[in-house]
Amino acid sequence: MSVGGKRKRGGGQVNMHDIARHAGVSPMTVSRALREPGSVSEKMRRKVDAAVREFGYLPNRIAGSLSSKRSNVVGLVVPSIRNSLYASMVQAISEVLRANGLHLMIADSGHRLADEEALVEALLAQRVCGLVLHNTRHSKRVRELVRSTGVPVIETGNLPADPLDMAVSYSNFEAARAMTLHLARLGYRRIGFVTLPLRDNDRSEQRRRGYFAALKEQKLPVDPSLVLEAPGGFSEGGDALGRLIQTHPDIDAVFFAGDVLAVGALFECQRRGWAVPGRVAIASFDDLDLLRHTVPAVTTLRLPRQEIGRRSAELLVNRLRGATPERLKIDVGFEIVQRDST
Amino acid sequence: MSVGGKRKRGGGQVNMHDIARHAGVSPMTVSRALREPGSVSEKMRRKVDAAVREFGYLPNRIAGSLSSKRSNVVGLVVPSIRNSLYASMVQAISEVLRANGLHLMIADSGHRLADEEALVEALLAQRVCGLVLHNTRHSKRVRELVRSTGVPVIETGNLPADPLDMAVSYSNFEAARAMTLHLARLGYRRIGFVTLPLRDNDRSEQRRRGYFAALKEQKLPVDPSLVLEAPGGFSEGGDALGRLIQTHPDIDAVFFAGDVLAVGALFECQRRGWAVPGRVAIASFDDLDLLRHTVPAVTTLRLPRQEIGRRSAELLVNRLRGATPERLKIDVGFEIVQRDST
DNA sequence: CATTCCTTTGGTATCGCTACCATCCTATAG
DNA sequence: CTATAGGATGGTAGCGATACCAAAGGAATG
Repeated sequence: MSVGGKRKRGGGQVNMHDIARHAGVSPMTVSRALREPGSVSEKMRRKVDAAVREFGYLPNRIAGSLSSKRSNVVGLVVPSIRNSLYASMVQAISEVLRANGLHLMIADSGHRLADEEALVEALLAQRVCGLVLHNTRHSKRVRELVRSTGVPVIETGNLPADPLDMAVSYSNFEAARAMTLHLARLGYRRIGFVTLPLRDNDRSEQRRRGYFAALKEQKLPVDPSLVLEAPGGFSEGGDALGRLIQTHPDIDAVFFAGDVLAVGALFECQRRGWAVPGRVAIASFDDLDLLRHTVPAVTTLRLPRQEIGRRSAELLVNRLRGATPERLKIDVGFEIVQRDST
Repeated sequence: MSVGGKRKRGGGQVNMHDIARHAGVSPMTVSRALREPGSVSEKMRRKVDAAVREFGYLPNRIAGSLSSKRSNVVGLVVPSIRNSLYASMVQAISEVLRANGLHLMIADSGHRLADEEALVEALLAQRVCGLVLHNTRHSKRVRELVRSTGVPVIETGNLPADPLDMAVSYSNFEAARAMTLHLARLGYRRIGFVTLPLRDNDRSEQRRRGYFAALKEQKLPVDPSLVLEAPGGFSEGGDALGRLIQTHPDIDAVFFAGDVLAVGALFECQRRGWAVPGRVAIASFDDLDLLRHTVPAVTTLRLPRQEIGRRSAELLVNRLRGATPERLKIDVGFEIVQRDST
């Protein structure tokens, strides 16, 4: 009974025109019925819905985006997808976006600035409607691109002095400083510090600066040989602790700039039979869930990763909804969680 | 000196036409120069490159995709972004895709089948060129959509009896069975089992079936009260172990279907002073890096998460390159890692 | 009953790019 | 020197939707 004799089936091939024809309405009505059902009469809506269901029609958002010059995809660049730190932030972002009909395109820069640039470029070529960068140090080209495209951007992971656009984070400097002061106040005098790799990573650098600043404030001797750089990993944490204790037998606390390092160190103590905090106290950065459950539980900094994700996404959504652009720098703060390891 | 008097600047506004005008060539030549530089003369390429650089031009891939009916985005649905298990798979996928000029759109189903459906629909509306689903049980609508759109799909997380298209995984049934047999061979006779939630989760179910199958093979008594269901978490693992030991003081090993549960149980033992494996042996599913470093290190199943990601992405890429569609089911296998906890 | 106004519907012109085919030019062969 | 092939370029017509404006329909008003 169909007109052309050739009846298209199977969502992949049908377009809005076909639906319009079969519903006996214009394509514009179909478009409206799908996007703002309220702007169309009940009768029309029913006809459209019926045709849509009959064909299993899926609107082509690519065409929609091109035509409306609005996309519904947000781009995210993290230093490492694998790192569980980012996972809870990503999850929070994803949730908020989804509740607002947006999608998430995710990319991994491997902690390399040059890769960040390539990825930002690729994401902008996909015409993402917003960008979240877990990094506050960018190449010149990235800054230019962001400026010239005018895409809303959230920087996170650190509080930049001069944000590209909006920033949501805690201060790595203040957090590391606070923990070091905390250790000093607990009476520790020889406090070691194990940093994550410093290359292309403003966050690591800020943490180290915070550590030094606190020592100075407390008039504790600043000894560079108490600072070790280690890639993040359980073994590396254990190794670092081992080396520190060997070279500085009088060390009484070690502050690890990464949670996995700290846990690795704790396990090393368990293996060697060193009492924590009796022989050496251990403090960590970042509140991995694990830290609450180890024996002893590890003193750490709680950073509201989830809140960072949520608020970042919310800011983005507001801006897309028309909020007037304004440079924002939101400090979500942090919290010292004193547990049994110090 | 410019012609129209109005000189466009700033990557966001310039299009291929503008570049063509300023380079003194046709838009087609620009398009070709950018996509297949080899198909264009050196002279043209140079003119185009110069104009592209002058304007900081970024091609609009949305328009490109619409026009060519090819997209360069792959969709991924995982049950929970936060769960670190998926992280290494996602990372591997992301790497392979990127090396092939593809991007990754990621979504979180929260372990809910209905949400998976909505997400698959949304991703297909974005016209992703491929789909990875970390789940092998799907709603009817999902199966229809996949069939009718003809998009290549990888299922993973389990080996489905009848894959939608391609599947890359290990067998949860065989893995759980193997570990249970392993425990039995080590001489354990009262083996408890702690499963993750079974609802909407074929993987959990298969694991439990594998456990029961092994017990039967070994002619060990099958006692349903030795099986507990627990949401994944450190505390939950500890609780489950506590309950099992209380109700079955003669229990000599517990097999946890989730790694976090197992670690939680191990910590609980440390707190209570129960020797592992002296009082009770602990075995885990899934080789979280952590398990190798705890004291004692935990016996577990190594599942090649990264390989799964890599091969999934590779299959997808091959298919997009024109490999003839064929139903595939790739079993990547697993490995029992015997450590000190059993 | 005619006029006005508001709501609902439809037509047309893009959005920025690529497919496809026509054209042109140069190189090689006859 | 002409014929022909083959590679490089350009023109045109979409891809599948939306924006914008025009037209039509219906209710409210004098």
